[in-house]
Amino acid sequence: MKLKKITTAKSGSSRRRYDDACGTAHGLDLIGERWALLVMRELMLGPKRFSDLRSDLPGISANVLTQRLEGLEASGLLVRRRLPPPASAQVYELTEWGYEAEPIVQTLGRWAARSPDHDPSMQISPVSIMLSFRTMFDSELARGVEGRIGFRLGAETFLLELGGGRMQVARGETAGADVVFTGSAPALAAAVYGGAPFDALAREGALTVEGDRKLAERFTTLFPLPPKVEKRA
Amino acid sequence: MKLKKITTAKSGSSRRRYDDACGTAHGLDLIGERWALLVMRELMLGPKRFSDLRSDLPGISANVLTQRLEGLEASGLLVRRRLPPPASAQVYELTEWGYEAEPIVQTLGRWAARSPDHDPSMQISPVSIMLSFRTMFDSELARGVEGRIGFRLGAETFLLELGGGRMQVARGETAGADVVFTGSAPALAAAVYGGAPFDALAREGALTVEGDRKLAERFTTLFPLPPKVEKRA
DNA sequence: CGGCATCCGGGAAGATACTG
DNA sequence: CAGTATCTTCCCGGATGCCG
Repeated sequence: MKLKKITTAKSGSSRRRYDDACGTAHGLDLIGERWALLVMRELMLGPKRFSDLRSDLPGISANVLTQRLEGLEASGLLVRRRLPPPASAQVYELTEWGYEAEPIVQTLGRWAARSPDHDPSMQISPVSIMLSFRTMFDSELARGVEGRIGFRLGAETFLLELGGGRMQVARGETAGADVVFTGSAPALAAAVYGGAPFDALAREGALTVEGDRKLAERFTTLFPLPPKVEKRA
Repeated sequence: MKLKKITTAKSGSSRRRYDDACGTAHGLDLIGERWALLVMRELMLGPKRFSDLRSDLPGISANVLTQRLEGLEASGLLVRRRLPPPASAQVYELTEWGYEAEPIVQTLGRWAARSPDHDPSMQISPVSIMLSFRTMFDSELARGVEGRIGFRLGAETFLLELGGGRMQVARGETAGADVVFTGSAPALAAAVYGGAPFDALAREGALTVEGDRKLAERFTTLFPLPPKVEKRA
């Protein structure tokens, strides 16, 4: 009889931790493993299923995604829930505490935006770009701007509301929006952060703008990037 | 002649990265590796030498510390500098951009303080506890509190200044402080975050308080912890 | 097909020993 | 003191396969 290796033994006991009372170190114990924070990011705007997580996280393997979901669930950061019929699919949803991790995602993203090595021309997920609007929004620049902006990015739709120098972003239908962007998340990023003109993006078939064009133009100016760090030779 | 293994080949080429334009993902490429953020934390209050980093980071191996220092230097987050004689020792110092990562450390620490699994009775470094004061300081609670507080934690000394509802923390001599704490960082944590009475800590030889005792007592009340998340069964 | 479990190869982390 | 060399262990990433 073959002796089965007990690889799963001591699972929760002595996993690689920082033995440190510092809150930051404990935070890393919770969400410091590879992919963990990006899984949280993808769930920040609402629950998702396994396959959607996998396709929105370029390069994660099913193996690792399973482990991260288990770990985050064990830590109380997310729960797995079954959607009511007829959807009847299993989804992963952040707990209240899990949603409270958004400032971490934002602080890290804002800081990293100064990096000289940052390449914004890579793949970006719909949730990422919408979260980046929350992160980079400048309320001073948004004074007097009002309106509802819809986004159709692949299969996902979002609604963004501007008014009184404030902004709200959430999943939602685009019906009734003053302007609707339809296309890919990278193209939207190119328009907002890269200064790409709508016409060029439309010609490539990457992004279309329907509705209040003036509002759309103004919208792209509300998210200033911090100055880059100069690259040493 | 011994053939040297070219272990540094393809060093910068295809290290494990997230191929993602999201700023958060890029931030993880910069400081997401194991130990990286804790190395930054230890340097937040000023330069340190290799051995001090090693002894203040419980459990890091020299091997990994070397790699992290190399990586952080390559990313432009720290520089290695040689102290002028007679000290003439090599130290690692954060760049301006490196120091700007403090909000990340703080946001993560504040968030993790809600964890039901957090064990504050472990080892904590002098820099960690001083940084935690910056993180958890409540300016409302500090209205009307003025004074200079010194800390002698092992070989390191710090000076904290309170006044006008604000607080400053830095390395510095304790001479002229209104009250001076002398002892271990965990004991100081027990007093401020665990509510341990000074008498008990003094009896254990863990912490002594010299000077304005009233100010010392008041000081311990300025850093409220967020409510813990209830632990699921 | 979604949601895993299992096996495998490569590489990063951990521990220890050793060197200038 | 400031690392390097080496060895082991474990995690990550990819592939395959099971099972509802």
